[in-house]
Amino acid sequence: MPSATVENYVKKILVLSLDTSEEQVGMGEIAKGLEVAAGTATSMIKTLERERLVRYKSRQGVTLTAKGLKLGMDMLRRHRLVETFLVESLGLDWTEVHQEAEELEHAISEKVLDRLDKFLGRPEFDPHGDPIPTKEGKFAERRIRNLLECQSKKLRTIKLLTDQSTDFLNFARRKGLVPGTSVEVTNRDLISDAVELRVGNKKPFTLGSKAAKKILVSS
Amino acid sequence: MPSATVENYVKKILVLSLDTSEEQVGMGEIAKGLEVAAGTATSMIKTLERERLVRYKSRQGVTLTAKGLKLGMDMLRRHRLVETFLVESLGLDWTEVHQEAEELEHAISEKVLDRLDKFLGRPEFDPHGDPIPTKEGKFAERRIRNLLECQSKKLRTIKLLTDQSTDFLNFARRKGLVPGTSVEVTNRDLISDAVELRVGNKKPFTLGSKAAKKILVSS
DNA sequence: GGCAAGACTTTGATCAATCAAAATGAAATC
DNA sequence: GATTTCATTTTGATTGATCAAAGTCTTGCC
Repeated sequence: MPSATVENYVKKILVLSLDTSEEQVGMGEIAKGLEVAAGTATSMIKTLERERLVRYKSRQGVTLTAKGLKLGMDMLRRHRLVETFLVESLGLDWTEVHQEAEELEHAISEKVLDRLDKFLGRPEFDPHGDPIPTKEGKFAERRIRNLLECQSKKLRTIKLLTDQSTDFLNFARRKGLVPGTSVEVTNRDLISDAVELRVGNKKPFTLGSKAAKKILVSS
Repeated sequence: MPSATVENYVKKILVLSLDTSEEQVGMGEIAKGLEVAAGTATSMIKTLERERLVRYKSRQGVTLTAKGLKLGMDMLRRHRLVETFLVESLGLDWTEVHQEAEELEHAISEKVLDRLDKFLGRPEFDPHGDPIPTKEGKFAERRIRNLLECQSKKLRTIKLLTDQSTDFLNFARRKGLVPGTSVEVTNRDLISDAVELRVGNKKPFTLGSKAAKKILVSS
């Protein structure tokens, strides 16, 4: 079985490649991401390579193998299910559960994870709105996406706001952006990073990309 | 913070001293209990001594300090609360949760543990009938005890059967020993290790000590 | 092309936890 | 009291994960 350290390296490589949309991940990013010395990362990556979890070209970068991807998705699943449990069942704040899940994800067995999944009603998204991989290591078909990702002009229903700060919630309420409401993206300008949308039949208004990303809608 | 290994040594010393009712625990028991080589235990105990968790007299034995006792009770609390959650909420069988809890108990933070405790309704006993220490490190006043421990002749109510095997449950049902029923211990013979009891106003019958121990009653 | 800067790798050391095997001590047996 | 036996301790080595610092590429700039 992989050690917690190995699991963390693989998970970090996966999220880095997901974030940057690059398969290959640089050694520096890994070291910085895991807060270890550069040399530590280099030597650890060599162990991962011996385990056939990654491919590694010296001074170029690291990519996950199929085996590594499987493990990485499994870790993501563990992490996000645990976060969901902590928020949904135990009532912790979604901003504080990351660190907790970081520890628990290594300690939870496949069996308990399955039961937890069932207990939570097989959720597809975690409290941050990120998709929870299935047991087979695939992301759920994105039925929910953030407003920035919506291109086609159709009506959508607001599902979740991923920023629960008082300021943001007040802003959203003022604009009528509360879960259950229908919205339509009337225009999208990727250069100015803005999204124009209409709530109900009120006058359309424009949202910055940062705010648009925090609003999850079902298509 | 103590490592998982340190936590395991301290917990093992506590349960051994609880089991044997001896404060002092031998090095051999510790090594065997944790399945490590004898020398490993000796050297680890020295580290525990440096941390002021135990007192240690060479070739005599090990006792917990106040600090060690506190940590040990905390581990027991973690372990038993996690077991309770796995059985009560996730529906695992009480025979299979020990190993799971063994891992999780090291990964769970104080905060999450408190929430879990609350979520479970602050239980005082785990699914095996063992008392769950309070946050202050004390066992709950034993309001529930097994039939073997009952000396005074008063009516008691069956609370829990700690053996869930089909055979035992069938036997118990046949005898009317189901939770909620009133029973009275009419005689107790520690030499033959047997307990005579009466259920309702039926004819008294005798139970072996092993079976008596599996039946928990409130006094 | 030459060279400086920054990214990456190598080297040598440390720390925690472990083992096997050798040394030591204490208790039980003769 | 001497001896054997068994528990315990000591010793020396190993493994995984880490660091600091020294060494080596690569890139881009003049």
